[in-house]
Amino acid sequence: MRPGGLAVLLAKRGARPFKGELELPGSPVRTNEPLEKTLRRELRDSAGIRGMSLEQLGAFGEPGRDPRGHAVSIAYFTWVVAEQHAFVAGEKREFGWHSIATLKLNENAGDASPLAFDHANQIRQAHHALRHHLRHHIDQTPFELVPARFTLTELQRVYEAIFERTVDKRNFRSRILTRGLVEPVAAKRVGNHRAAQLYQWKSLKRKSSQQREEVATK
Amino acid sequence: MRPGGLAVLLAKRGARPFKGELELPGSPVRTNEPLEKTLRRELRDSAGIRGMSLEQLGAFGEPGRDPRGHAVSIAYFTWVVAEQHAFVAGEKREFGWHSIATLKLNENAGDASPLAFDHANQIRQAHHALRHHLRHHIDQTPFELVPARFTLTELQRVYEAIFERTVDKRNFRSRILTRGLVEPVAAKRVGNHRAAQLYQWKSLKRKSSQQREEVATK
DNA sequence: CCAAAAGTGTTCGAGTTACACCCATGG
DNA sequence: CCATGGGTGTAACTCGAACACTTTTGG
Repeated sequence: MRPGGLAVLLAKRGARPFKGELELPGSPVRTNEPLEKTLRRELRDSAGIRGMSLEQLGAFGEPGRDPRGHAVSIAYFTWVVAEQHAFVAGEKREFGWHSIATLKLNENAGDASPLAFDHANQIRQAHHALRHHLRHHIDQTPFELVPARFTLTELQRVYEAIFERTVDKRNFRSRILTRGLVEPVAAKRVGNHRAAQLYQWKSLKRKSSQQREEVATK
Repeated sequence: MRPGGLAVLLAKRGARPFKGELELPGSPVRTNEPLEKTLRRELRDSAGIRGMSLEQLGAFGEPGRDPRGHAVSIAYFTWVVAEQHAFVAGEKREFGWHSIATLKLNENAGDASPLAFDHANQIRQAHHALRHHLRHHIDQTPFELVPARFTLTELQRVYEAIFERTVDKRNFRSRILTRGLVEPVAAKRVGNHRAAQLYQWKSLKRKSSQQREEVATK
C-alpha cells in the first residue's frame, strides 16, 4: 500500500453466505466478554494484529443484513499505520488491505461492491466518523495517524487521504503548529531532497482510548 | 416540568435487581425486529408515547453492567417537547420526567444517583451527544426542540437548558436568522408582555429520521 | 545545475463574542 | 406608570481559505 493511501483491512470469506466475498473482521461476542475485547481477540487470533485503539461506530441490527438470521453487530473503527500493524498472512483467514477507492463504496446504484453483508455501509459510515473525529476532535484523537516521529508533510498526506482532497501546505502547517499539537524533535528525515524536520505528538494531550470528557466550550 | 427544563423520561423498576430505582425505558430485541422498532414498541406499549425521531447513542456491553448476566444494550436518545408526548400514567410502568440537575449525574465520586444499571452513564453520554448534534448539525437535527410554532426566546431557552449556560440574546437571534433555519409566521404570541413574533422551521431543510449524508465541506 | 521537496506570511471574508438601550404590552 | 419580556447594531477578534516564492539537498 502506498503511504497515505486509504485502505480497509478485509478478509475473504471462506464460508457461505457470501463465500469468496470480502468482509470486515469480526466474531461473535462471548459471554462476559467486553465488546471491544471481542474484536481485539479476533484481530489477534486470526490476523496477529494487536494494540490499536478502537472507537465504537454503532450497532447494526436490521433484519435481513445476515441471510442466516437476525444478527446484531457492534462495529468499531480505527486508523493505523498499516506498516506498523502488518497482519500475519494466512494464519486463519486471508486478510488484505483494500483501497477504499477500488472498493467503489459510493456506487449506491448497483451492488457493484464485492462486500459481504452490510459491510460496505459500515465502511462508509466509519469513513464519515473518521473525518468527523479529525475535524472536530483533532486534539484528542486516539488514532495512530502517523508513526511516532513524522514530518509535517507526512501528516498532511494522511489528512489528504482521509478527506480525499488536497490541502494547502501553509495553512495545514500553521494550523497544526499553532494548536500546539506537535513538537519538533532533534532530528531530520534525510534522503529525499531537502531534509525535513521531524515532529512528535505532544505527550498526554491526546487521550488514550478509554474515557473522554468533552469540553463544554467547544 | 417547567418549560425549557432538561429532564429525562425514566421508569421506576418494579423487579429486582435495582427494584425501586429509576431506569431508562427499554426492552429485549425480538428476532427480526429492527433495533429502533424495539424501542418504539416499548415506548408505545408501556407509556403510550409514539412518533419521535431516535438517534443511536451506541452499544453498552460491559460484563457486570447487568447483575443478572452479560447483556448488551443498544441505547437511543432524542429530545422532545414533553408536553407534546405526555406519557400514559401507570399503563404498565411508573414513568416520570426527572430533571437532569436533581439526578446528580456528575457525582462521579459516590454512587449517589438513584439510577439502575449503567443508565447514569448512558444519560451522561446522551447529553453529550445531544449538545454535539446541536453544535455541529443544527441545520439537520431531527429533534423536536420546540413546538411547531415558537418564539425565538423559547428556542433560546431550550438551547440554554441543553448547554446549561445562558446565551446572548442578540447573538443567538442573529445566528438563527442569518442561517435561514426559521421563518416568521403571520402570528404573534400574546399574553406575557410585549407580543412576540412566532416562527416555524423552514420546511424540508431538516432531515427526517431515516438516513443522513454529511457534507464534506463542513 | 536542476529537479524535487521543505519551508515560510499576508490578506480577505465569515463567523463568534461582548456589549446597552429602546419598545410594546399587561396589570 | 412601571415592570417585564421583546427586539435591535456594532466593533474586536478568531479561524479558515487563497495564494507564490525561496531554500536545501541528492543525483
